[in-house]
Amino acid sequence: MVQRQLSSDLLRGHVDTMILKLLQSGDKYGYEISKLIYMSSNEQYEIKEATMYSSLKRLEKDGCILSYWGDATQGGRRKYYKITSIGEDTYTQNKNDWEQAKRILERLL
Amino acid sequence: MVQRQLSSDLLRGHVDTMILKLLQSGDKYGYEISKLIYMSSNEQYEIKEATMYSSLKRLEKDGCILSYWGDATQGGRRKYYKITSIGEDTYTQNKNDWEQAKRILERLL
DNA sequence: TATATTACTATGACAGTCAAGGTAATTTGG
DNA sequence: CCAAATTACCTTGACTGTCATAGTAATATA
Repeated sequence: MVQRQLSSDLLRGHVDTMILKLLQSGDKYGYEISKLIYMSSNEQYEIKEATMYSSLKRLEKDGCILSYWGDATQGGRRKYYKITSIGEDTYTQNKNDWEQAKRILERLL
Repeated sequence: MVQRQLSSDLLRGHVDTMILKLLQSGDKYGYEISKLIYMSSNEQYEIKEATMYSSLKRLEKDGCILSYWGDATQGGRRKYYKITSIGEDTYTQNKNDWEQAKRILERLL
């Protein structure tokens, strides 16, 4: 069965959490993150670049991640992101919120 | 255990579907809808009036519901909302979308 | 008669998402 | 070796759902 691409409004507010989750298994750069999300969702959700970068900006501003240019001697093209301890706490919190939201929606829909 | 009130951003986009679901069991007026949602969520989610009425406006504009004033001879204070067949189709569609979103989030979070 | 509650409405702000556009390095194919 | 495709990052402005705030008015209660 071929699934339609999902309206991303239903995933709204969860992008930050997805990224924090991915970064828990090691530092990653932007493009890599978007590819991983696409694959992990079974090709059903493709994060838009603008969405991803604004999420990364937000996470960095809030101290949840920090960034560094990789391989600077080569021209420094990839920017890597690393989760902080604040980011780990935020992830746990967000995950709990999602569990709660899920229970509520299972009642109400 | 006392749950925090949920950040309503996590339920964003689902308000219309909640209302359509409620209207499937009979016509209801606005205030009644908000109380039912509050109770059905185990007092964990309280829809804001402005949110509810803008959802009702949107649903009516899209042909998913229609409205009529009840008890006009009395002064007509309650406005009732009735689901249409378009609304029923929309509900089914939205519910499926939610199931799909849920599966994706269970993978990605 | 004053107050609380029920019920509906309008307006303006905010935040997350995305379309569209841009820059530039590296890899691939002819 | 050069053109085209791919990789990679970034910005801007618009859109939409939500909500704080404010308002109107009828009914019930004290």
